[in-house]
Amino acid sequence: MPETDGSALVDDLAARIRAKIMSGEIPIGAPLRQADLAAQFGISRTPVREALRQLQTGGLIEVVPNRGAVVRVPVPWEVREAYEVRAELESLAAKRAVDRLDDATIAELRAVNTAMYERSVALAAGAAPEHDGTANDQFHGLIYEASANTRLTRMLGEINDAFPRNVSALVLRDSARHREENFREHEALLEAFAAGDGVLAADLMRQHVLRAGEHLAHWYERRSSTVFTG
Amino acid sequence: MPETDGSALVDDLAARIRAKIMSGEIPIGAPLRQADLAAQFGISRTPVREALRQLQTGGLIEVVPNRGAVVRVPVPWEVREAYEVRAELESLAAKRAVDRLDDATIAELRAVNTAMYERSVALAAGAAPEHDGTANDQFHGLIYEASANTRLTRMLGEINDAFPRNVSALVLRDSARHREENFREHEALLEAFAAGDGVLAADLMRQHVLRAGEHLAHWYERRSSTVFTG
DNA sequence: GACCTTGTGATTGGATCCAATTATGGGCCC
DNA sequence: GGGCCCATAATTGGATCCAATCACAAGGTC
Repeated sequence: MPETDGSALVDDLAARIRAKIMSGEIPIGAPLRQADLAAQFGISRTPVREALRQLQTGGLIEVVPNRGAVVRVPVPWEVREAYEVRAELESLAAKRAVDRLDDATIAELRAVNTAMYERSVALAAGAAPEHDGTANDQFHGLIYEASANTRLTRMLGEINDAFPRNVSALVLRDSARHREENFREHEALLEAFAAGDGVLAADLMRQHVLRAGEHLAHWYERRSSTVFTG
Repeated sequence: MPETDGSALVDDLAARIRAKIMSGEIPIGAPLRQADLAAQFGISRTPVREALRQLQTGGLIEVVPNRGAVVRVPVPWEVREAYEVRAELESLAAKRAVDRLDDATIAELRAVNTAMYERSVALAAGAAPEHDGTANDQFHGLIYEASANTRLTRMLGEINDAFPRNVSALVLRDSARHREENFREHEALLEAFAAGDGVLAADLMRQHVLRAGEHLAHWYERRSSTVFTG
């Protein structure tokens, strides 16, 4: 998240590496060698170092002095902690958005939500997984934007970038039930938006995010148990 | 805020530069030349660049490509935005802390608060200003810690580091009234803690932070008007 | 045979070098 | 005399070089 501008190259680089991690192309726990990344992007190690440091401050990777960087392995309780915070922030975003959402944006939110749902149905039928999460992120992102608080938007972006939400795997895991639930919770939220009920929207959003966090934490729990002990 | 470890030198450097900015030694709007900083700390420009980038992602400084970095000039609405977020986060911290605070910590909080108050009285009598804010930060920091949520603690630290709260100036400005108010709000909060009333504590904290944010925003408003137009 | 020691390889961290970009000043033209 | 243009200085950005640190392995000693 290039807050200001900074060097375009380094920020782009950080974004690209982050994307590779988020998508799972660079898996959790994998080492990130500066020389490799530099060669891979056809540049010197200098900007790579700065990009890695940027990712490090975001908490996505871990840098051990003189030892190198690895993609951080999130522990389930960290996910729960983060989502407890995120729930509060998204709740605030929802409350603020209620007073600012126009009908067009609500319609857009509806469209995004149904599109996401329909795609999930197609996915259950065996369609290509193709980086999902974008639809969900888009839905929430529209609300961030509508909240009209740049700091809030920024901090939510930061928390969402905190650990890889290797979404395709998630999607496959709890396809039917979770998707249905997600869709319905979004719909309920939209109704609260349309009704202009800020208190309800804030509460629904809080619960929605907490539930999503629980799902993600479960996923990481499952993952760590299969990888490390099984 | 060295989340993990990273290079000790760069993180220390970032912390030291940040401290200089926070204390007002490097004033708002001042340019930060890499060569100067390097010479000043007796090192090369390389770590300085990384430290500056770290500060940039925190939003404390602004980096214009090929033009250099300047200490960011906060606009009052940014302060309000940030404090609206901070209020929500501190509220959550207070709520969580209620269930976790032991009597010893509550006593410590009380001690810190009264010490801060007494010092403010001495200050009004003409004592040395000496970097204040530490007491207030200590008070809130103890609550962060008691909330036992590392992510929450980290994000609060981040938001508190977002713009210079050149506290000595603030202290001088609204010495009597604001200090009294601050002390009493802390006391009320402590009572809620002692009573184990999480809802009340959360609400008191939210209002307390919002008020503090208003004070800070006012200060920046006043400052910008005197500096830029007067 | 196990443990400690030492040497070597790999990788990061810091310093220096060079290129690219931009502000600034002087000179020229209108 | 004012405005435009070009040259130069200053500063950042990227590349390369060298030192420092750490892991790992081989050899020696008890």
